[in-house]
Amino acid sequence: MPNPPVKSNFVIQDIARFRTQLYDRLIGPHGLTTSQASVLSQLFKKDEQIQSELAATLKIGTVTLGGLVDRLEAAGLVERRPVPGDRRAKCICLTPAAYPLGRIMDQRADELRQLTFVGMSEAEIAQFSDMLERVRENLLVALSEQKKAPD
Amino acid sequence: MPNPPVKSNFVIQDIARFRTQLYDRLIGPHGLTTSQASVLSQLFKKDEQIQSELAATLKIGTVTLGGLVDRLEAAGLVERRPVPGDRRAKCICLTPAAYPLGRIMDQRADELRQLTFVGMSEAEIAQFSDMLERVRENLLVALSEQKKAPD
DNA sequence: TGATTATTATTCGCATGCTTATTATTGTCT
DNA sequence: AGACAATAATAAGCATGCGAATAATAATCA
Repeated sequence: MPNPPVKSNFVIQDIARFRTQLYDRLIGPHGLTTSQASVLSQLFKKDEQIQSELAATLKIGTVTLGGLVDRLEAAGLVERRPVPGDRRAKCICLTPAAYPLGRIMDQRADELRQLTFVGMSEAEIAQFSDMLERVRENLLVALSEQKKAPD
Repeated sequence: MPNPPVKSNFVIQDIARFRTQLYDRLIGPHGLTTSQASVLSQLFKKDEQIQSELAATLKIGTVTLGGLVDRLEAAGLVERRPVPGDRRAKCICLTPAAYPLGRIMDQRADELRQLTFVGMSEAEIAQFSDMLERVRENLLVALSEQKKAPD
């Protein structure tokens, strides 16, 4: 049996969906969704980013990010400011109302982490996380190469 | 440093998105999407399932599956048949037009697997897959417990 | 300078996923 | 039998994601 019969090619998709459902329920009471939290989380790392730059960092399309910013803006958590040198661009900035959410998101993320890794040692988790990072890089490479030569 | 600072809580979501994009491009020319392929894949394992049963197996909502079946039916790959004993239920069956797609989906899935695991040994991949299964189970448990007691 | 190209954001249309509500049927309990 | 609860599928509404097409602005090149 050279290749263990692939049990399911969709395990990762399942996991992502389950984690989104769980995290949505954890932060929903605070008026956020998982995707919105990922945007805020990135802004906490580096505030005041050009919208297209932020989309590139998060690896999502500019259209998708536009919608997320719309909702975050409507919720008063984020602001679209003009950029001095470039009238096309918009700078996305956190508002003071967003500040308290940083800690909450981190706490909830930690709870989700607990649920995710039940029964696994810290060593296993570290190894798993490492492989996740490598897989992520592999896929980014594959996507960028596919863009160059659509085959 | 008790907990290695969580680099990103969204790696898995990223990976799932990237894999969906890649697989969509691999099977798109054959008129399928990743989610539609997951339905067909399950039907190849066990044909003729009640719609709600199929949704439960795939761990998606009955509404979502309904939409997927709509499109697969419109593409002529699947049929909704009445169930003898129960006039509410519908049985989902593959049509002959779907048969050739089984091999294609498997081949493309294998290509995606190659891209995903570049630079990793078979032993590492096996270990990684094993941990993915465990994580999936953990999250299923968490979801079912949350339903019982919404906290 | 003036025309062409590139970048930034948005609008439109589609596919997936969720929850909640409806309808039709089935099952259960008195 | 008749009332009530459970189940199967669908409808409606929302959030994310994508790609293609537009409009405004910026950058480049002849």
